[in-house]
Amino acid sequence: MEKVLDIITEKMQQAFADAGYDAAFGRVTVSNRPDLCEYQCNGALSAAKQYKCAPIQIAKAVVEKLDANDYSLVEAVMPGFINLKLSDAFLRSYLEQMRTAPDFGVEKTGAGKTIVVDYGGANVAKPLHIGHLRPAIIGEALKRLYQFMGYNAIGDVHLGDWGLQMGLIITELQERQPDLPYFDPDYTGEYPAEPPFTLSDLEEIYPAASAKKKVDEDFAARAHAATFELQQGRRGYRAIWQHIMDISLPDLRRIYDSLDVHFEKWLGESDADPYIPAMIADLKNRGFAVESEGALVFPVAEETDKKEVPPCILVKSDGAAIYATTDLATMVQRMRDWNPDKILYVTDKRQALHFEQIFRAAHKSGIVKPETELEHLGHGTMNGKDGKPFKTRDGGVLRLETLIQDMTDFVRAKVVENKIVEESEIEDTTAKIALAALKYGDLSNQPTKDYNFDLERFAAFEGNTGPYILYTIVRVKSILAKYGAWDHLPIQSPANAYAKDLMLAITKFGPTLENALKSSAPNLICAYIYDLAGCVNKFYHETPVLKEENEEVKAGHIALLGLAKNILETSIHLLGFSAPEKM
RNA sequence: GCGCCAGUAGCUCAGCUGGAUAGAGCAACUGCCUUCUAAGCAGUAGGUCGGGGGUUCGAGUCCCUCCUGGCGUGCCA
Repeated sequence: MEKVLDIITEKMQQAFADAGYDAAFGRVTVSNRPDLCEYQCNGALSAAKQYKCAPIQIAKAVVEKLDANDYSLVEAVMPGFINLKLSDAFLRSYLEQMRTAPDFGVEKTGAGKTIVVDYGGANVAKPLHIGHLRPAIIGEALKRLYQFMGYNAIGDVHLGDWGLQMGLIITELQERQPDLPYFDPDYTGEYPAEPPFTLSDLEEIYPAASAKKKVDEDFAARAHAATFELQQGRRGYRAIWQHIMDISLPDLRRIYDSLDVHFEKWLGESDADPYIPAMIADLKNRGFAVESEGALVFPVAEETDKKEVPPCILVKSDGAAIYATTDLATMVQRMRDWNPDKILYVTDKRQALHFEQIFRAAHKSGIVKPETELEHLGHGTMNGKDGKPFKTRDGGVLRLETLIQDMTDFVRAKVVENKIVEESEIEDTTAKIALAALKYGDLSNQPTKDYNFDLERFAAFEGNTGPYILYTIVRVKSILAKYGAWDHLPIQSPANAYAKDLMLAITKFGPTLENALKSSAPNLICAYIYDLAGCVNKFYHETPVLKEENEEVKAGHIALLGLAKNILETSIHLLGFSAPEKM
């Protein structure tokens, strides 16, 4: 469906042209003075400069050319604003179209296009920690948004399973259990089916090895060597690697599932490995890759750079691959298998330079064709309540699972206290509210900015929070359930000012999604549903629905609430959470 | 050193390509439950938009400069 703003802008541009002015001045915007009007055009103010006359004269002349029947208000006011209010008939008809069209008439701008969203970044053998929360939440929301807008969106977790952390674990394991067959270079038999460690062993081994690396140079050197040998295909190390994967993946899936984050593809750095040798050879042959300081690098600096841009390192001086290598090779794989129109990376913003480098390398070398857009959405850090990096009481890194548990416990206490939810529903309701609190608390911030995590504030049941949105939906659901069948009821003209405000908000659904997609900004969806929920609550408060005696009027109220509820539920689904039946 | 980002109410943040009185939430204070869930609604109070210049009829928004904080700056990811 055409957007309301586009419809009235076209008419305004025609009016400017009819009045003898450049149509380009006829751009209409949503009013910043809702007390005066719903939409406004400031074009006469800019036009006054060009035509050297008073803006109010231009505004008046343009208003003359507008069809007054299209609006309930059309006026030119000093110093030259044109103020508009939509007519009831227009709104009724527009919302009725939204109600009956698939997906509320939102234009499928991504039809026929493919996008890869790379947003997991989980490392195997390491528990997910709070640093993994933002990419998971933001990436999932953007992926769902792309899907809603018609894209074939492929979410890829892109596991960290090929870097130094694997070498560290292998080396530490060897120190602890040197007699295992994996470490015997001459061993040719089958390796044990059962891994020589458990999940909790792994979770202890990695931090230990990581700490040892910093103080023990010899250990570090052996870890680097092990990483290299793993990548070269040493049998025993590959077998250990497989054990690590077998143990880690189910646990990672479990946590991501609990966040309602789902990946279409569970590929990792290791899956790019087969593409590395040919890619390196090709880049060498064509002169893109050169030797520098013992490493093989891809220079990507440009003359216009205001800062020093170091080259991509493809092969380290110790012979091993590094993240630039696997990221580029992953692009080879993605282009070959999916030929996407865009690849979107959702990672910490501190990796901005890395992505700048590999994007240049990918486009320069043709690994990624010029038409395929590469975007890095660098998200900010989630800090503690005090604005400092999030730490546990003993200074460690907080596990994601613990954070989820803390939020759940906090919410459960409130749910129990309210006594509205039946015993058997408490866990499900609690999980839904906790997820809404966590995700909305995160997504309502601009993704690129740091923010402070405050459990009490996010899970507060008042104000601009996830639970507030859910509560609004639940109250409407309750009315709809009491009314009976409602989804066949047509939208009617606004019954009062609250209804009209609600209807105006509903028309902004599609434009909001387009903006959110264009700017990679799920926070715009949050701001929108907060506004929409406010309109619903005001209408709810001021308009007795079920007590309305006129059945026709009542049906109109119900139809409007039903549409609002559907849009709210669709929106929160895009954000990655859902509403319970009661709360 | 260089580069990027941020500085708006006591706190946490909005503010779309410059436009009419700078907006929310929390905290504070005040009203509204015999009426569809008060996890709600309505209202009061609170800001020289980090400082200083400049462009413009008009600047939180654009340009310059300074101050403060965060981050990045070749072999971790």
